[in-house]
Amino acid sequence: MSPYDPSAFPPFAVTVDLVVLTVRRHALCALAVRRGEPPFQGRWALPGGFVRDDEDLSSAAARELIEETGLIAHDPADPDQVNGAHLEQLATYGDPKRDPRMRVVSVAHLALAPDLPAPRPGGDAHSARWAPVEELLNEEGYGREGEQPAPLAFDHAQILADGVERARSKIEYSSLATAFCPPEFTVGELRRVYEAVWAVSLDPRNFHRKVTGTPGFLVPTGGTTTRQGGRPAQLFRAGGATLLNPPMLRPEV
Amino acid sequence: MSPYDPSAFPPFAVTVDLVVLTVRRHALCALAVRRGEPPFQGRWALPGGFVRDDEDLSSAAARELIEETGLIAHDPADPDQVNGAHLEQLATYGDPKRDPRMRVVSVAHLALAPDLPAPRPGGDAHSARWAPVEELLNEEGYGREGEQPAPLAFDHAQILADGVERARSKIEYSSLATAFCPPEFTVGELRRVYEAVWAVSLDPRNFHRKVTGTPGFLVPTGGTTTRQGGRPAQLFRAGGATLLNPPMLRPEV
DNA sequence: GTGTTTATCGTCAGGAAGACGACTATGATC
DNA sequence: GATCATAGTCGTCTTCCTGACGATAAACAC
Repeated sequence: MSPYDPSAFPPFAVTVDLVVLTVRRHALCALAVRRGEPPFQGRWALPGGFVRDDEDLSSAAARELIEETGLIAHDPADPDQVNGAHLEQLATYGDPKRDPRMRVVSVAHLALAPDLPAPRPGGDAHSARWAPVEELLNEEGYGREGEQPAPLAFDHAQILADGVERARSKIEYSSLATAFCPPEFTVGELRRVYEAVWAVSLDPRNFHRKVTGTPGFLVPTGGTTTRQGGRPAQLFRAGGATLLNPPMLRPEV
Repeated sequence: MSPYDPSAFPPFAVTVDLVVLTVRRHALCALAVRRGEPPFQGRWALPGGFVRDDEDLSSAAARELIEETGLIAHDPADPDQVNGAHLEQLATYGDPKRDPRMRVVSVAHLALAPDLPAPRPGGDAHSARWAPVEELLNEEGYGREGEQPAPLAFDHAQILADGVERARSKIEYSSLATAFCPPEFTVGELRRVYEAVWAVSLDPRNFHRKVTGTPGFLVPTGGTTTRQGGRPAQLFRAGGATLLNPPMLRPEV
């Protein structure tokens, strides 16, 4: 087979899909949009869209993220950062039958954002919302009685599950959990991020010792806050360290 | 923009590229093929090819792996396993200018294999070889004098670097290092895999204690061998555990 | 003030890892 | 056959990290 002969390879459409995660009300939530047209009309799906002709994959993902969430600017200095949110490639999904109409390869991206204001629907979505991932994934025991929400369109449940698992494991050995926090945050707020993402509860004292003892993880800003109630807590900013060594340990069970 | 209108999205070619790693003579080596036609004619590149019309991405990668290395069969029971080799998706590369002729998105895959016989060139490659990754990547200080080999074609140096980094980090917390070993191997052979991939030297006594003490990592077969010389060593097979907890620790510096 | 909430410091026991000594069982060499 | 080199295996000791948990501190609500 002669490569690059235009007649020698099949044409593909390439899209980016986004797993946008945030922590709201002590739960890990993902951004979902309602599909306005077939297939899967009326069903929830991950936001996404076609990659443009002259556009890099990460640029397409950043553009979609901005369009869907209302994030305003993209800092060219840090390609993994879109206006405070972390953005990274997740994986690529290319089953020949994943879209019933044509061959579509989707390069999924994972975005981690602080608690954002209400989503701004864009593109072909009739509406958008933050939904707890356990609800979207129908994790065991969620929802009373037999009320099972419709599964996500296409293979988006799989993509979401992969994105959630990536986030859950990556906050173990990197400082990525700070991407869920506002620019300044307390140790307790960071702990609640870990608790929401892992769906566990952590000992506040050991957590405090661990994160403040890991060099480069947190830098104190000098300020304090009582926005969580109780005794005033020191405010921190994310430090320069990206890899935590030794890592945070996810409790068993 | 109306989605899925065939005139509304730009056409892409989709390829798979392979980072095939093995350990030969105490060095981490990658499979490289020489390009038979422009662009980059005569330069070394990663093996790869177009994804076919009805083919999944992982199937395309497995097919290319078989074609390039002469591995014979694909076990459908374990999609991450191609005839003893481990295969997983690595990342997707889609810079609009990464191929000078047209828009090509490449889904790179990472394969880890035991020391294989001489590679079997296939497809459009004039020849193929196992090359130490430090040589292909021109890592610091490799090669005497100023003799710098030509860099890999396209963005393959980046892809290879990403694949090597993935392998280096993944053997820390998974049992993947056994994918570099034959079906039965000794603790010393496994240690030499770690030493080659990380380019470090490890204490044989602590390594022995660690791997034999991690439940599910190794299962003794009962046999022994002296193929490495010295006192006979127990033979092991890879156990069922895939995640190591606690992980192997890569020494600092 | 009393109670509640959250933050922060300290102590202690158990486990894992690095450093390294000691012993064992082969093949190679004299 | 004795000696040596090579690799494998078992133990010990110290240090560090973690989990469990007691105790104190500083705010707010009543």
